[in-house]
Amino acid sequence: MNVAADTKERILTTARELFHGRSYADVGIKEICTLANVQKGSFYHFFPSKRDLAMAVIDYMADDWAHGFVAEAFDGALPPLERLDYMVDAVYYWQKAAKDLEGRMPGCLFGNLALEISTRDEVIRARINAVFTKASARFHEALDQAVERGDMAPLDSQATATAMLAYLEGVILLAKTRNDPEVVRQLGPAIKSIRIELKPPN
Amino acid sequence: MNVAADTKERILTTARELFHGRSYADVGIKEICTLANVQKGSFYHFFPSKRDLAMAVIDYMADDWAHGFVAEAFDGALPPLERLDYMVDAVYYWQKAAKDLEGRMPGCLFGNLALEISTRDEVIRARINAVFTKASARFHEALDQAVERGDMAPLDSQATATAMLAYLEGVILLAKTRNDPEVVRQLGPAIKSIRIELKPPN
DNA sequence: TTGACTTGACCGACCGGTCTAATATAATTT
DNA sequence: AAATTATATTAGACCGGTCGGTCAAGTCAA
Repeated sequence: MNVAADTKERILTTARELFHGRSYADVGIKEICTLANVQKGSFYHFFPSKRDLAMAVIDYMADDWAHGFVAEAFDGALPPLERLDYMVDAVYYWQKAAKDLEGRMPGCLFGNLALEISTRDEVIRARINAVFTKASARFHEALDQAVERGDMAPLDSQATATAMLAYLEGVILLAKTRNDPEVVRQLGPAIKSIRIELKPPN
Repeated sequence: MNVAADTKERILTTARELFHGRSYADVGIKEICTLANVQKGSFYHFFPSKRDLAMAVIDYMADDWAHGFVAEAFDGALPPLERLDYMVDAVYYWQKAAKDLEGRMPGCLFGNLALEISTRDEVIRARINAVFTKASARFHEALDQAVERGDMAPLDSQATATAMLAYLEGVILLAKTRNDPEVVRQLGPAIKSIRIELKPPN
């Protein structure tokens, strides 16, 4: 059981790294197995298919993410608007570290997979969408608190939260295309300037 | 010559559609050839490799794009800030039309390819980056004119232009993940709220 | 006759996935 | 506690299919 759990974990972490660093299609099961020191038979004992592995990796990463720097960034102790900066910083340092290590900016695993797979696999698309929805909720929370504290004028906090997430993903996309994490640093802070006003009551 | 040009064009348009609708890795040369009514030998007469095809598709699309709705959107006759709305609208209608036709939102070909391939192929990455740089220049232009006309307070127009492009890409990414073009309509207009201030002179 | 273009059979490599047999590990019976 | 059974895991050879790409022989216009 201990050994088994370890094998499964090794597959997951290896697959996550490879998918993130390259792409879903570009990484073969054989390669994952080799790097994880696992035989093919073992792999297919734990995962019915590559597709299922992808979903497991998404869940795994989402979990790590939610309990990792996203949890830190959106820590209630921080002033709401500072959480946005914290989030941007976290993205920057993460991408910078990855680039220093591997030479390339991997970008956001969810964004990557979304654009690569979501036209072909409805289930995976929905899965990634759920991750985004959850992330957006954190922004939403922070915005509501900021408004409540009088840090910013009232606005459509839900739409703005989604817009901020979109912006963050867009910045990461552009930074990856330039292979330059500094883009995140330069453009990221402007996330606070995004505003969608409340629909005027009829 | 006429026939040949036609064959090459058929390959390009077919490949562009397929790459855009699915992904680079997911579309095989055989499939492209079948749909384009071309034999494999002919294909390799025009394109040395799949990779070269991808680059040709990028150039082809960038050209179409630049002379198509981007040219319209950034027509100098339009007031600068309205060009942004025009651009957002164009994206919306395009994506909506594609979804109504195929059932899925294809997103932005350049964004898709960037996230899928740019970690693996430096040349293609640079190519897509160039397209983005060019697009960003259009935003830059519009912003400068807007400032000049007094439509908006002075700002770091270059950085803001890049940020706006990032936002647009991010919105498209999110909309694709939700498979819902309406996201573009809802979030798109907020592009005008993005601001990056000028660095204060030392 | 030349050279651009087409045809389609063909190639080795690799893909995701299967299968059978061996081997640990745990549960059950005696 | 030992023996037995059941089950979870590992091992890796193997499979059909598809991939990007090659090639030799042809067609056709200039």
